[in-house]
Amino acid sequence: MRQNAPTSKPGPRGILSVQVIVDAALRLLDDKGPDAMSMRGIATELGVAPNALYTYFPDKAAVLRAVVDRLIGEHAVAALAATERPWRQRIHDLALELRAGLLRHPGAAGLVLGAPMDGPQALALGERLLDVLAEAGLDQDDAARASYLVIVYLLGFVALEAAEVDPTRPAPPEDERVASRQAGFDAVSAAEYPRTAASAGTMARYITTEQFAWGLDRLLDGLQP
Amino acid sequence: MRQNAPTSKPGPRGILSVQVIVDAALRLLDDKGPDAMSMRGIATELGVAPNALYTYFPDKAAVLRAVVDRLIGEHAVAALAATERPWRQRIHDLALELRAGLLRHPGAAGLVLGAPMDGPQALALGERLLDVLAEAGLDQDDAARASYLVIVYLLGFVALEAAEVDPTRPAPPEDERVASRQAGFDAVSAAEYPRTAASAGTMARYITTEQFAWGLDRLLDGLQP
DNA sequence: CGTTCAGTTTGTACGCTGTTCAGACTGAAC
DNA sequence: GTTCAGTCTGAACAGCGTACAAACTGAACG
Repeated sequence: MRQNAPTSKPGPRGILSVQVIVDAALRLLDDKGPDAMSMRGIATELGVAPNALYTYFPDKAAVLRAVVDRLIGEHAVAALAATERPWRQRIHDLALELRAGLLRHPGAAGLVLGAPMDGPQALALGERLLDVLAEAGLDQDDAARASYLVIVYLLGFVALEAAEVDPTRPAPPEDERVASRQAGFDAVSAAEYPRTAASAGTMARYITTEQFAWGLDRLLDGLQP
Repeated sequence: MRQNAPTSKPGPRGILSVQVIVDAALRLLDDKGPDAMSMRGIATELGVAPNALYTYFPDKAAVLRAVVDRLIGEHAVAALAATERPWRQRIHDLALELRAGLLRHPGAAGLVLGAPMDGPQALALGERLLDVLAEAGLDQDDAARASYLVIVYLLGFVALEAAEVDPTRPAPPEDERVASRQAGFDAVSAAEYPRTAASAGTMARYITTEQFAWGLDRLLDGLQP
């Protein structure tokens, strides 16, 4: 019986930990983009040999999962506050907050959809959604299904949005991104894709908060009992 | 004026082309997973030096975009047929078909959300969706927004679904994947996440065709004028 | 026919990646 | 004071994306 003190650190130094590794990874992700978030990059960021990380994570994928879960938690708690608002408003707030938070780490959005949502923070977020949907009057089964619907929409939207952003830099403002999309749509052939060309103005704005909210509202309309 | 014949091949051999490169990439993706879809892998698959590919694509990202677009086209055309069914049925069919098609290439789903949907096949799919939604009675603006809503849901759902599948193998049947999820949910603490634990049975089935169709229906309910 | 020359493919090389293995160190516990 | 689990390092492997210069090919032109 050795580890009766569960937090004991028999090793030489407690320099590393799951915490500081995820911290460093997140720092690199924000500063230099997802490509910089390599094992070697994280290690040098921490002044440590690359192998040292393998004491705390079995492989890189595990690190990424941890980063994703941290990210979800970080921005989901921000929306846990106001409990007096009606359920629909609260889902609205949660979704908008989470989208904004994830977009603040442009390189991360792709990661979120690349790993199953099974970390502790993801579970907490799901639990919270179930709370709100139960309050909305949905029965247990429908609430569960609806929560997944909301998550899928949220993550899908953010991922598609982030796919057009250069992950190494702080994400340009919305109107700038819309303008760049507009330019892209101006190039589509009106002969081949008439409806697309006619709706180019709307499509350029797919990546806006307004479109996100519109879709979310249609979705909540569909859930309304 | 040299290239009056636009398809002339002045070079030594027409061994390569955009076509055969995408073909080879897709073959590797299906057979050995997305990690095998490397420049060097594709090159050796074609019996060619790795650099040769850079004559046809500026970098690897461009190859991936081409693969994604090919995939979208491949499985979208399959659903373009039946025009006599009501609009809602047709969107249903299109979405279900596309999901099934994309899941047939387990490694690809992550890629689809990683690149903006701006290839020619993606545009064609969008145009098609606009057709159906216009027929449904939505005005031009709403149709455009609705089409994006459907795309976001479809791709988000498939991506989350594919994130749990080993991409190097042909994707196990649905009930097997559900069972594996069920096992995962059995481990969550009922004390910490009571609602999640209570709904574990439903959540294990998040990745089923049934849940996909349920969400799609809620979404179409919200679009109904 | 011979030459030209754009377009295609190759050899070689650089710097980077994730990961493994054997070993060196550290410090709490006996 | 020794033991020994746990932590970290050095060195190395195989593979990656991609740039550069050179070699080859074959249609077009004189």
